[in-house]
Amino acid sequence: MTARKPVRYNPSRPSPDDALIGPPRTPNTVGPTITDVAREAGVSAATVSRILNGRHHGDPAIRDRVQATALALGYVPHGGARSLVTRRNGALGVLLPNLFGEFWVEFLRGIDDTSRERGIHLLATSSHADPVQLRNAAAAMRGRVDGYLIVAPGNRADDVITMLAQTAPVVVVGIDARASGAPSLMIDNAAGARAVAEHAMSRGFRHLAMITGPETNGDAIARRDAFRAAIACAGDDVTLTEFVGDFSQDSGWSAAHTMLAHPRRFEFCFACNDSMAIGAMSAFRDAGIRVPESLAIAGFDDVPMARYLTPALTTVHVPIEELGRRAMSMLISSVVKGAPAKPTVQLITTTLIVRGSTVMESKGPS
Amino acid sequence: MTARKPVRYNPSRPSPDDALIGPPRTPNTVGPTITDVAREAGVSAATVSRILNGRHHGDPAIRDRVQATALALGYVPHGGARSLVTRRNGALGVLLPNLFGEFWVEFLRGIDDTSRERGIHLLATSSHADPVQLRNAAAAMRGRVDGYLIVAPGNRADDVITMLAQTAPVVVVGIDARASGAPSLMIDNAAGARAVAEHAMSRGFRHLAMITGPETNGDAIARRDAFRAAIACAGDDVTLTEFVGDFSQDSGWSAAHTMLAHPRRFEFCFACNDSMAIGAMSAFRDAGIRVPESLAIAGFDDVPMARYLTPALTTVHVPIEELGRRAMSMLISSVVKGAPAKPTVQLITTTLIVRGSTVMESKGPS
DNA sequence: CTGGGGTGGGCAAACGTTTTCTCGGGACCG
DNA sequence: CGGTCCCGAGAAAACGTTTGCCCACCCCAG
Repeated sequence: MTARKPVRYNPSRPSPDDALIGPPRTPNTVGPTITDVAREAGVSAATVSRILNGRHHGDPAIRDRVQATALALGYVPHGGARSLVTRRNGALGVLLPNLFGEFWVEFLRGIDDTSRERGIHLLATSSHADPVQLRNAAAAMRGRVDGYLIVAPGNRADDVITMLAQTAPVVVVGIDARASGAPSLMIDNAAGARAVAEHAMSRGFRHLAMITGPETNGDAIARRDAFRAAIACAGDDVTLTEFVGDFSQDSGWSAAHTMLAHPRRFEFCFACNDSMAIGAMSAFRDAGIRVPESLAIAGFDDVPMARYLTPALTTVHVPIEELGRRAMSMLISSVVKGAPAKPTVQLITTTLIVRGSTVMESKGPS
Repeated sequence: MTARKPVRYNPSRPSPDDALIGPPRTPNTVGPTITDVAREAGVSAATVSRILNGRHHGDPAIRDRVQATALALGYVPHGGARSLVTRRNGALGVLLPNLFGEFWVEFLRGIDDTSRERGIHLLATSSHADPVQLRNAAAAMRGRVDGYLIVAPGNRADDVITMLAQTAPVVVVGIDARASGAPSLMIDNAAGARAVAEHAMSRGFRHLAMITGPETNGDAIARRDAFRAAIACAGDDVTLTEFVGDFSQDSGWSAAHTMLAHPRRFEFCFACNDSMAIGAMSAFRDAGIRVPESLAIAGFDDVPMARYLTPALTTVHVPIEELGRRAMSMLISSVVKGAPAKPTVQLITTTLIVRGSTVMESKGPS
């Protein structure tokens, strides 16, 4: 008896031994085939195929009979066989980074809605922080998807994207992938970060802190750099001190504690995403620091939760769901056209939403 | 020219015209085939197949040569062709309800991690509130997945589940599907709700409010009923007033406003999930009501955010990620065994986590 | 009435893979 | 030295679907 090899993580192999589980060779568990329908309806399989795909132009009586038979038998075409001959899968691969926080639900909703409207399946997987994992995940999807939506890849993933983009349509969210030949959607992080900086200045804050995001995340870097640059233009009496985070609530909490131990008394804190802002606010609360009176704080993303915090969070609104929606639309039209889209960069505009965490206010959810 | 039929939503059809998009008949865009590898390595396709699947027991030199060739060519087996002959897809279907709130990120992480560990793909889709949508989504996945994970189906989805469970392994999360022949994982909502009730009593609260969840959600119903029952046992001097919500933050906010307009002065509010609790807390804050001094509030789920709220939210801890993990494990082992698992019900235990929204406290994230 | 054109539908090939069967060769034992 | 057995690898069938090609039939016109 030759037992199956245990599935192991081995990036050097072209990953052929993935994913096939279950008892070998269980005959026909899959349901009726097109041949069954054809026999039952007294026509050929070709006719059934043409009718069910709307390519039939003949006798309406036959059409109705075949459709009725298919319905009665509960026939559903076998996707694998179909994609084998048509060379199209009707599915798209979605490669996400680590799943943490409300941001991703919003984003997933956008892409799921769009793909569902178009009758397209989604093969999704997450946790592809490093290029090797990304390559493996993409390889595993090969032959099952018609295109890839790559979200927030690390900044060393260029060659993987290049390789992928040569074989299938690819849309990248979060970094500029023009060099890899793939169109990109990017949040206008710079504008958002600048808006936060200007807001802070206009309120007269002089000693600013920033909680940065993970080094591997393009959005995090862009926000940090733009904020730095904006502050640098401000004048010598304005200081900026940076604390490292990783986009998680916990890291925001820790960064806030480090911040409190710092000799300088900060007046304003910019967290590079909302999750960290939430963690930091919690730490400030525990330390007895009043927000915004003693320390104002702003985030980035405007997750739904932001307006419900106490105080409500000033943040940069990102149309997260629309971002997903547009990325998916772009990918779909690229697949439909059969050619990769022009490797352009679309910028998703952001808007500063001022709430109670930077100014005193009293009213409900805006 | 016979244009393709536009994709339309038509539940009465066996949904054959789904999901195939793109230019018809683009020849070999998919990459090298097993035949290419075989020719290049000077062996037969059968040998390549055996080697790459670890079923080869012959000459190691051949094995190395074939593996090297496959790697060099970047060969990845065509999933469709493979599943056609093996009758296994290496993919599982995940059917989710509407995607809102942090709960689902946690859950998705659990199932994604588990499936990725096993090298299994995930076909996911959401928004199958009503049985028809559920049936359609499941039908579209047929022939592409080896089993289904159905999460929080509406309470009228029994026959759909029954049908599905006859053709493939199914695991249901959120309702008792024993009658449909599928094993279920359920949160111990009753114990959690009782714990909240007891906590409220022990703090001496007499006038209680509850914000209920959607009628179509099994968890929501179970929490409501258990809370009702626990309060009913309490004695005549304890009152319970119910306000309707739908698990969204907005609905919690609205329910809280209705609550404030109620003549009775409530001392304790139980929101049937954390999202609504967050919305309600925000409304209370806006109304100038101090939590917990004037009104205590508790939620359910213990999403990561809960501990970071101001005040931190007393809630019933649900091991969400583990729930996803266990559901996926159960489904996988059912698929591996090739037989549906025993239609049992596994109860996921819950724990009350007392934080600042019901008692005065001062320390950081617990 | 007959021939031709148009059309409806069947036949068969092809997609890429796994797996059974079969064949050939080498080694070991008698 | 010869026969038998075992092992390794190739040939080929099969999976379920789509689609190009061709045949046959029907209808209409000459």
